Amino acid sequence: MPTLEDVARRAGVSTATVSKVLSNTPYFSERTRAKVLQAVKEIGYVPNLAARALSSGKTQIIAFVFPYVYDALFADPFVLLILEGIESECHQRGYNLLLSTPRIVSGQPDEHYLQLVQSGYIDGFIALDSVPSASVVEPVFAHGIPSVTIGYHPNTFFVRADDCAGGFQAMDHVLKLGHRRIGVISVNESLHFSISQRLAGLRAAAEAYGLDFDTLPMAEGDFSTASGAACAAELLSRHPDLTALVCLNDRMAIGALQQLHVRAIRVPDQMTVIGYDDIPTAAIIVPPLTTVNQQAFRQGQEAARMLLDILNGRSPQPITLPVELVVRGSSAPVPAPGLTRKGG
Amino acid sequence: MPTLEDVARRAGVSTATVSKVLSNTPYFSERTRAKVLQAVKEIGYVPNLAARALSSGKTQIIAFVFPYVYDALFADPFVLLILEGIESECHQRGYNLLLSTPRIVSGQPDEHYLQLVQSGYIDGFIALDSVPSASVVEPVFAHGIPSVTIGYHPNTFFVRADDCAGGFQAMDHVLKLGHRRIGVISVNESLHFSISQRLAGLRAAAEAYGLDFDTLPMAEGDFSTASGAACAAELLSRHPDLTALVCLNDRMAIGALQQLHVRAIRVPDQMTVIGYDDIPTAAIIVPPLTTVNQQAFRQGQEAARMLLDILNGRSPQPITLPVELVVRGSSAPVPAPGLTRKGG
DNA sequence: GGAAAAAGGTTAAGCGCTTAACTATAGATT
DNA sequence: AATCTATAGTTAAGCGCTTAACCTTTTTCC
Repeated sequence: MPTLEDVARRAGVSTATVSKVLSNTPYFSERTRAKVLQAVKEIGYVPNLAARALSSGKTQIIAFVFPYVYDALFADPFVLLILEGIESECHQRGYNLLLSTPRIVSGQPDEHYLQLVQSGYIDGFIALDSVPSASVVEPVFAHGIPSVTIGYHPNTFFVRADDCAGGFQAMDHVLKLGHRRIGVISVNESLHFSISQRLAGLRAAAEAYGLDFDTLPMAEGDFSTASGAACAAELLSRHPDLTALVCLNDRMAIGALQQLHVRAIRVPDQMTVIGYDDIPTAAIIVPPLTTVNQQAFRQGQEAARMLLDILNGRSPQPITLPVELVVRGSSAPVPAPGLTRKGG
Repeated sequence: MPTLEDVARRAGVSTATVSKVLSNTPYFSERTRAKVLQAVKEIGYVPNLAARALSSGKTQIIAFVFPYVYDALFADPFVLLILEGIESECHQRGYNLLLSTPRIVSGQPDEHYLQLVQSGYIDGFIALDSVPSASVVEPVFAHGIPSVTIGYHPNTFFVRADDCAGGFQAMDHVLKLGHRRIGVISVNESLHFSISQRLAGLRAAAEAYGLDFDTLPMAEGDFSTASGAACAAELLSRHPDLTALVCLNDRMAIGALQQLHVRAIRVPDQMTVIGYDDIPTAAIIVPPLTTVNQQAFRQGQEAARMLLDILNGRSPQPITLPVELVVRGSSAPVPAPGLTRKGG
């Protein structure tokens, strides 16, 4: 591999000149600049990034990290969309993207990750950090390394979706359709910070309609499709008169749909089902799922922008992105009183 | 950040000693080893990876790359599973994982990617490389950098799923169920190398049953759900007597299911539908999709193992992984002759 | 016309680590 | 006793790049 020195020799200048020309420093004649660039082209010189990193202290690598916990985050299309948003931004700005999925051991990210944080290899971190039991951004923050959090663990810079508004919109939609016997498929609040936000939104909407939220039947799943089906089964046997199920993520909503199909309860005629996330599958299943889109791609993109801004010395503002209810085929007005379940 | 020298000073030894102790070189007394490790712990030393990389020529970073083409690979759960497989192996062996998605400009991966390849930043590449129009592994291979290809672009080391066997199994299953009026939803062979393999498998199975493959109705989509629906519509209007649709990926199969739902054609009673890939959605839709599982996680895992073996001086063998037909609810024996579509 | 400022470039000192080459001592071998 | 070898460490030369400090020539300005 040719080095800076080879280029310098060929162009008949010093290595400093080559280095500065390549990084576009002013005060060089057109002639010199051309000579250098010519030499670079001729010998096919490409800078050695490790050397550049050691010397300049900047690696041009940022990391996207999320803890390896619960029902594999990897299985979550939501994460993929965020990743895509980050990638698109990095690609545009010439940054490289490293992926790390620290395992959590005794409440701490694993050793290898902690080393990575301090290794100087990473200019900045974007962390998907909403699992209350452990923070992956905390060690980064503690070492003063630039970081942006997507989620609710404390950080100066963050990107969040407005989960409270999302919860509100979902519940409001259901109430507007006339439903009052509403089951909620939630997740234990200890699993994800956003859950309490979404629940707060549901509650606010219910109260706006004079409905006591605490009287609504609720079951707790774990985000997975299977748990959604189980929760639906549980709610339906305890409360056969429900006309709507509000689920705090799409995969559980899809599980609920399965369970309803098994029980031959038609959606949306006999039961309205609402999801949350708007994963790609939501649009292509039958019936297509009414859900809350939280702009995952945009979350990733904004987080990357924010981080790169920080790296370039700016001081961006944290962002809370709006969400949007996407009404599809799984929600409908409450069935007419005459329409009983069996007869439907 | 503390450096090797700080550790050396504190432990009262030379930097060489510290370096060698940390990399577990023999010929050091227990006493020295302990002193060094003690000092490391006391001052919280973590090696600077850029320096290590520059000096040793090894960065401990491998890259997973795939071209940014057609119906966003990012949207493909298959890719995600591969990524997960790679990550799990990297994590175990202490490697870091970089993600790169080169854009293809005039038949070549973009400049930034080509620089990355030659930058010395990446110890080895795993490429998802099956798009005939451009190879992302070719420049890597050309520069003599260790690489493993998942797919069909030429490489000394590769991991492949047995697409031909997969095609065979899918078609064989349909034929065994008694179907003979079979529509094929394919993709233009110029979009992906695996397509011709799968088609060859279909053909072989058809011929084993004495069926002329070329007489079967076929439509070409582009892997997307929407295109699957369009292809199904086209095939059904041209050939209303079809009893089975074999689709060369799951998303198109799901599109076909949608279209059948719209036309009130019941699956599997009136129509058998087969997919390919076994993406997570395949298992949770109604009806659950019969499809070919190609072990995406394992492909990623084996590719990573292979690459790390190469980096450690071994010479692994290329692998073609077996595939497995997963029979679910979307396939059934050909309807009895009396059972017409309308009456079904 | 002379001083200051700008333009165009070079020298050389690192960045923090690895490793080849070397020194020195203790025990084993002949 | 002399030689060899294994053990236990040190010295110092890079790896390829950036950049502060410095030098020289040209331009600008009063």
